[in-house]
Amino acid sequence: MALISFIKNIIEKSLLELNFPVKEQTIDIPKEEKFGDYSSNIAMLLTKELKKAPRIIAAEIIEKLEYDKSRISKIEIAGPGFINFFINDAFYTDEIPIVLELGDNFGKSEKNKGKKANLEWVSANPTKPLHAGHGRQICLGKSIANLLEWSGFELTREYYYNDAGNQMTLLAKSVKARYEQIFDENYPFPEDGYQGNYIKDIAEVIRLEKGDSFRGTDELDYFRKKGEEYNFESIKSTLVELGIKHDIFFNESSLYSEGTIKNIIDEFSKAGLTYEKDGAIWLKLEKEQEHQKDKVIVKASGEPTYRLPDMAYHINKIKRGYDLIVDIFGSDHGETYREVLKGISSLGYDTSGINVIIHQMVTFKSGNESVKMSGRFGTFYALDDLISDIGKDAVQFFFIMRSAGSHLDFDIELAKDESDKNPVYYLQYAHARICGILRNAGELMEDFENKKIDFSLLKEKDEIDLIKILLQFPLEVESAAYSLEPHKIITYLNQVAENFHRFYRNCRVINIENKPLSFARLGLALSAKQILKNGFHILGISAPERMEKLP
RNA sequence: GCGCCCGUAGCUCAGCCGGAUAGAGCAACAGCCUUCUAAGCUGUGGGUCAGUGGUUCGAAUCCACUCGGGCGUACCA
Repeated sequence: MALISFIKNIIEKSLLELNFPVKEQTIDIPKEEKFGDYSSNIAMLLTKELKKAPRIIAAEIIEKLEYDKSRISKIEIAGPGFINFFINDAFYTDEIPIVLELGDNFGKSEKNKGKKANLEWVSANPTKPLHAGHGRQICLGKSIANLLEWSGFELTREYYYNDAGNQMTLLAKSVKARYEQIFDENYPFPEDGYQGNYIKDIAEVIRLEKGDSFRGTDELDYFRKKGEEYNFESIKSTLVELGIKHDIFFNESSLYSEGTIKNIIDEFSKAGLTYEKDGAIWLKLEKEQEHQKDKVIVKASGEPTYRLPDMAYHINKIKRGYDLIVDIFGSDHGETYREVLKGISSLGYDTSGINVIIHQMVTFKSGNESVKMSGRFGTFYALDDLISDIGKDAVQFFFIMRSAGSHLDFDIELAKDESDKNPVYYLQYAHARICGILRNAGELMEDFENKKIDFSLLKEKDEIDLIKILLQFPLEVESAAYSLEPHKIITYLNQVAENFHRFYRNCRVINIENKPLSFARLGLALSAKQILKNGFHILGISAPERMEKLP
């Protein structure tokens, strides 16, 4: 952590002394331990300018290095000219009390303290319950929200929804048709109507309330209202089930009622960016290439296209003064966000604070069978069903375990499998195992609380390896938050679990014969528990105290 | 046609703002339970990083082209 900047510093001092140019170097943690704890590539970067072999440059730099020998035990030149630093174990063991003291806050950063961020996601219109495919965006957003908070942002969780327009009218007509069909099964159903069985449920509710009083009437508003309520309640209860609570539900219709949409049309036309063609208003978009087309913002019917309120909404968010605005969309919306950003930047708004995450689609399979997601035939795989099939933790974990940019193959059978095959359990089991140790520590634990613990007793390779991994946690959080990629935390926690399991296997924690060592190891186990717990919290999965042994 | 994303072990995927012998989980094979949960640990096998060319001291990573897959390319949202 602080060591990286320390190493950078002493190298730069040495460069100045040698009259070498000071270049931006990378200090990283080598994959192989024989290359030390930290590594600099500075010598290779200077070869061209200095016209000398990198290993010779490295030797000259090392010659002039001034450093604290109690922290750095060895410096070596390796390979093509890497300068490798080896850190004393004592430096690492000294950090354990800090982990324990910070506890649930270890890993939180103040880097973005005082900055405001807005995350908008889910944003499904209340025309149908959430389906399994929505899960990816929902779970990604949940973890990203946590990452943003851990990196210091003051976060607003926002949901943008639209309860007006064609879709809602179609919903109303669909419900109305199902209602009529209760009395007359030959009543026609709208051609593109919503096919799902939930429509029949809504119709049945209305029949219970109102009997046949709407039969044969032109009433639609009531059907619309009931349909919206039902769907929105369904969506919200699924989100609650997954532990997600939005701070703001931003209603698209407010953009109309407050005149924002009208204003933005005026702004566009004042800026000379619009023209009329075929009765519609078109927006001139900046084109990098010849074939790109202008887009309609107001239809010949006088209604705006979806682009316009989207632009108005983003301008609204910019005006609210966020330092960072994050949107999460599926890849099927990949094109529209580009248009939206182009449109509002052509009005002079600064879009640099807007960060759009586009995630690829999900394919569900059960073993080798693919699972149909299509809503066209009335049966779709609801997110609620997925949750009850495999459990919350598995849902959350599976949806975020891969980077957003790659296709996700969601194997329901694997997610459901309560065995060592299931990657969720590998992590959770490490936590449960530590809890087991603590339960067994008994009276040792009481002494532990009052003792000053000598962590320098931790000398085994498995102990030191574990500490090194644990101490990387804050950096991992920072990096995952910066790139908005929660799967990085999973990759990291896998290393933690792996190192813990090895430590567990080779270093017995509870040993009445050697209390000082037991205390030190208990402290280490507690640190590991804390980091797993903090990591799980970011991911949005639970930290089980015990997991039943398989038969 | 054009745009965006993807192509890495038998499978699912990390790694991608260039770095040392390309990694993990699952699957396969061989070991490890008288001591804190074996949902664990140790070891073995498995690769033309889709292909071709380029840039570089150095390319899975950057650039160009080709091939293959997904998603877009609405006066639907």
